[in-house]
Amino acid sequence: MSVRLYNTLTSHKEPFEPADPDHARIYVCGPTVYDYAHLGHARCYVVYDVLVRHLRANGMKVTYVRNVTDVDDKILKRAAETGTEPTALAARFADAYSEDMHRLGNLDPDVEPRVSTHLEDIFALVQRLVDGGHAYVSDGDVYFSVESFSDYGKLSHRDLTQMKLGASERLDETHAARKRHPADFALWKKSEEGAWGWDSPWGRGRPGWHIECSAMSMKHLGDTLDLHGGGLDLVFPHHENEIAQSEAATGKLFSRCWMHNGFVEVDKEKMSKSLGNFFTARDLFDRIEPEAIRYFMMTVHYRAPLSLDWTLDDAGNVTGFPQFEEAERRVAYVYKTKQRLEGLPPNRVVDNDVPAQAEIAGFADTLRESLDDDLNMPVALAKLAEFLKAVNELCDQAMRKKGKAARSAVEHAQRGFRALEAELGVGAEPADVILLRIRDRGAKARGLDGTAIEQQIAHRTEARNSKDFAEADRIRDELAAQGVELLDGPEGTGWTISD
RNA sequence: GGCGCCGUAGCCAAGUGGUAAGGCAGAGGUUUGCAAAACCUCCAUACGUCAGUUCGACUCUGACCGGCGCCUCCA
Repeated sequence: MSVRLYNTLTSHKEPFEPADPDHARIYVCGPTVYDYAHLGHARCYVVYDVLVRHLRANGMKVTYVRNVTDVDDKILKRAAETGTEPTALAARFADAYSEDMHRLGNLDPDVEPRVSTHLEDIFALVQRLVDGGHAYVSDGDVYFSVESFSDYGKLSHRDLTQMKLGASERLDETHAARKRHPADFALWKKSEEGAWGWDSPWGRGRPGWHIECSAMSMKHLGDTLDLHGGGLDLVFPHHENEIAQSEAATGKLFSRCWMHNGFVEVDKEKMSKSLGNFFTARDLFDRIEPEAIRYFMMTVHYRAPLSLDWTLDDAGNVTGFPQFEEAERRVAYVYKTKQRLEGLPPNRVVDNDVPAQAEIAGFADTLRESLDDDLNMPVALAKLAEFLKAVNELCDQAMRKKGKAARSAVEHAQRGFRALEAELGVGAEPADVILLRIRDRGAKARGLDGTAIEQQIAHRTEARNSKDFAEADRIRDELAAQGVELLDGPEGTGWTISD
């Protein structure tokens, strides 16, 4: 296997080569849990989930660590605003986050470390930096000295002297006064007596924003990671600072490869909690099959921006998300195709020497090749479209009068679906379950009653049996007017919701 | 001021120094009692603009236009 990934550190696409060729040690920055995961988080964690799946599907052992930041000033702030206890607030959102990840089809990381259980590791790392002259204590805070680390800026490709400090208009003056250099960042922040905090060698306080990821990643994966990932917004300062503090402490390279995913955008602006222009993943789960959200995240290259559209009614209420609805139809197509393949009658499948179509026989390989090339998921989905079309053609042929399908082609197709699940995490659920769920969610959204629809269908079946096609069509039209599409098949009439 | 990204058909979106994947929408067809689903066919002389390099550029270089991100809240 030769996976090539764009490495932010070198600004080039290059072979992904773990120190141990058979074992990748990967750390991904997880969320700070003070609110529900929004679509930006969803995208990020789907991307790294596909990375991990792809590596594993091709024989590499992966230790995947994704943290949960459950100690942070934003949690403190949100807790104060809502009159909650910070630890309880963080625990609640951590649970919600975990649930959302599962619904998106993301695998659990091998380790999901939390700040609250790694304070000792943080103390040790901060102490090491203080001892090494890379950090200093100032009025109860501890700061990392950026001037003590000559490589500062190597990830984000910026020069301390060229940066416009305060360009984001977010400088905190009380802390600025305690710093030797304006770019120095807090490793430890003093907390007032009685406030949320921990007793440390430097007094009561809580960790700064960046130190937890260095402490937790090195604890679980060693001093040098093979890959560190996260959103593009973490390049500076978060990951830059992680490099500084980690490499200053160990003297070793912190991560061999840095991978960053692009933003989800709304009206050409980044979706973010601070702008308030976000949709949470769970807002969407009520309207759209979660796997469709996963699918949609793969329609654009992971480093490119992904812009989100929705439709509004006259009152300004969100009426739909066309992109997700399209993705849901594609997901349904995946499952319908899989269902047809699984449902081929055994007597239609024969041993012969008819070669399987290239789109079927080669799908697993072509899927792997697409992802090998910097995780090119849009190309993977294009190949999937060709695969599914060919599988449907195979099924069409098999179901024609006296039609047959070659056993080898059927087996290749089955292998293709297994590869799809292993590499992209798509098509893993039982087809009938997910298809019914999509249908019933759609019916519910239109206020339709499934039992009433089934009764109408029964009436229509009677009419059809007595060749009363006028009545049958009247019922079809009546239901169609409500958005119910009838599907006459050899085993009776099913229904679905049309758009 | 610094660093970086983007501009491909009605829409979404890959991609390559040698002549544009895939999806949606649209048109026609096979099939169907009628439909739907599925499948087939068609659908960018064209890749923001203008120069340059080249036998040849959408792909490289430069300028310009338009849009966006980061420069201590962020996935």
